[in-house]
Amino acid sequence: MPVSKKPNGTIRMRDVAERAQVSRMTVSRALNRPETVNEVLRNRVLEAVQDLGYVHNHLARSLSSRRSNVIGLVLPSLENSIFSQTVKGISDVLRPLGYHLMVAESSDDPEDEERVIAAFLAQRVGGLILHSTNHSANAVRMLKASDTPVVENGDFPVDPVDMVVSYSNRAAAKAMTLHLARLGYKRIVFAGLAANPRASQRQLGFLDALAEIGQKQDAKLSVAVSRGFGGGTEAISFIDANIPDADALFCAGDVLAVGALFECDRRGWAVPGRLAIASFDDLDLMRHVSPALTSLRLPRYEIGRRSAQMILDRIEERTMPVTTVDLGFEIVQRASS
Amino acid sequence: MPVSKKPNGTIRMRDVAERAQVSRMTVSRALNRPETVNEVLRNRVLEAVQDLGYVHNHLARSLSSRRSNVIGLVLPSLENSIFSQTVKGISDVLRPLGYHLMVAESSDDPEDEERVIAAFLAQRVGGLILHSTNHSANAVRMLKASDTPVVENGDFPVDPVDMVVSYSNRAAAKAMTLHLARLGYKRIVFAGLAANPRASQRQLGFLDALAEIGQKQDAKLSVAVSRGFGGGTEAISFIDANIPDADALFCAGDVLAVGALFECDRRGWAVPGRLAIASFDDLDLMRHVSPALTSLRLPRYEIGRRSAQMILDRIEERTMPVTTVDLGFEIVQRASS
DNA sequence: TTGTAAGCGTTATCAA
DNA sequence: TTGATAACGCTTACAA
Repeated sequence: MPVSKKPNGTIRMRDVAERAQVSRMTVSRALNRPETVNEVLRNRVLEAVQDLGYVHNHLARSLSSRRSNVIGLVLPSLENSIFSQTVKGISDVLRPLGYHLMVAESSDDPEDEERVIAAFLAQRVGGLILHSTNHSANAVRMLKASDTPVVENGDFPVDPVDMVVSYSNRAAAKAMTLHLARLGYKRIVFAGLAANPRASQRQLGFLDALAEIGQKQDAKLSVAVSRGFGGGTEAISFIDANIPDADALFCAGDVLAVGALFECDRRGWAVPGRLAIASFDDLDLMRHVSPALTSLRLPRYEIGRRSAQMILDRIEERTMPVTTVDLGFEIVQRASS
Repeated sequence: MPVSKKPNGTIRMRDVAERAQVSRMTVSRALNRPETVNEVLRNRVLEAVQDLGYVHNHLARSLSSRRSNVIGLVLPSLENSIFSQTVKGISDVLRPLGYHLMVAESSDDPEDEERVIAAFLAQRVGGLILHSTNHSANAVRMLKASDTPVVENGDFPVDPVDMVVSYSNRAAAKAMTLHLARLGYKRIVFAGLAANPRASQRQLGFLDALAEIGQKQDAKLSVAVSRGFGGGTEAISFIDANIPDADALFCAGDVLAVGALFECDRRGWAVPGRLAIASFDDLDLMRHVSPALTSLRLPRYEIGRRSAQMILDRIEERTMPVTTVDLGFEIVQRASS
């Protein structure tokens, strides 16, 4: 069968219909719900699609059908590999059902996030997954007005936009702090990123734990540091200068903990002899440094799966789903504590 | 001004037009090219947009105008943070001009990539950036037929689809190998990921260098390892078992090199005393491990910038741009070699 | 500078 | 099971 390519202009459904000698609707049906079309015609259509190299126009389809097979995901940052499991969880649910994932970045800034959300809504995505729980008022208004299914991920918001799938940063941080206390550490220091809403919740959890074990909530036991490995260095310097009797450091961030470990190495501080270290997220790296780092394992993959599932349930009106899911966390005890 | 929200149904441009007492076209113009509309009317329109909470429908806009402000980016994986700089470079160019970036993942598998490309084309994106240079025949056909501007990134393809912005994996690997040779290392081992097209090019560069310094191209000096830190461990085991007299290891992957370094640490091998290590990509981590790792710095950010710029130039028909840009690379010598 | 009319390429709806 | 027709919400092209 000779393949004749149209020299200019895109191939439209109408062209396929002509070639297959059927109506446009038959082509549309053969593409969207093949089982509703007679086999003979269906094959004729599919052949014409091949011959012409036709690419379905989802713009027109979505406009006309008022539904979209694109789901948007807004991540604080693409720098951090902690989200890759979540992305995988989402994709694994979406792909078999013919949906597609598009990712954008908010830089953890509500204004940037608003822009990104606006773009997704303008694109009329079928659903939105936000790995963040504090949004600009405007963003919330747009989301609610749009009637788009939304799942929030990074924590449990006080006032959810719609659905939520997460673990509790506060509860997790509290649990890890209690774990360290149980191991016998007496003077635990908390280090978190400055101006990060999730880090703040983690600090609250840290304070909760101190209260529970009857230790006075000394504000001096918390330090805000910068992003990246350097933040870990800062944490160690802080301890050296201000809390020399500290015997454990709980870093509310994976990279921070590794940075701290490197700095201890440089200073010749034994870990955990001189200082125990625990971290908040169980990156692959945590297992490989030495000593391996004690850390909190979060259900990143499952968060992705459930989020995607809940969005799809809503889109396909299967259920009026539960709106908040707590997926918990797990403490992984290793050599560093 | 009381804000009355439509109880059901989305707000359309027509609703805004009614409220502002102008035609739809005036609304359209006020939104797309504000300078072409009288200030009074423009403000009336913008106010109506606010009051109603109108969100522009880009689906309809793109369908009608036959252009899109969405640019697609296909990455081999989101796990690896090496691409974050590229994403930033692209965003920095796109955002000020009102374009948006959507990211999808190919898993370095041509079939997955084809699916993702098909989805982007169906979505009628304005341009596509592919961080990969080997695509399925079908994908190439679709891309060419679509007339969408395309930039390929990860290497220099033998037969480019369209535009290319990259560095040469082969040249970079050759340069690093020569650098190690110049430092006096006599028996250099190369470790790369199995079944990775970029790793293969890097191996060719390694062999080029051996040839140039008159060393015989011993196939036994190359080893294919698995992804992740474990790959580095495998490389060291390989050396221990097969090339005990090796004095340098060149890892064609950032994480690999760190894994190798950790393994040396475990075995008590001095780096670079017993074995020098060099790596292919200059992640932040490279500076922070000890000893800090010698590595190749690649122009990741600039690759993003140029790619985006070339796409936009093509879209806005500013130029018939150069189609291939070589952005080079840089060797960063540190303590590990 | 503003408005009118005719698409953009698909699908919902209803009829055959 | 298939087809005709009228949207979907916007912009292009042209007229006023």
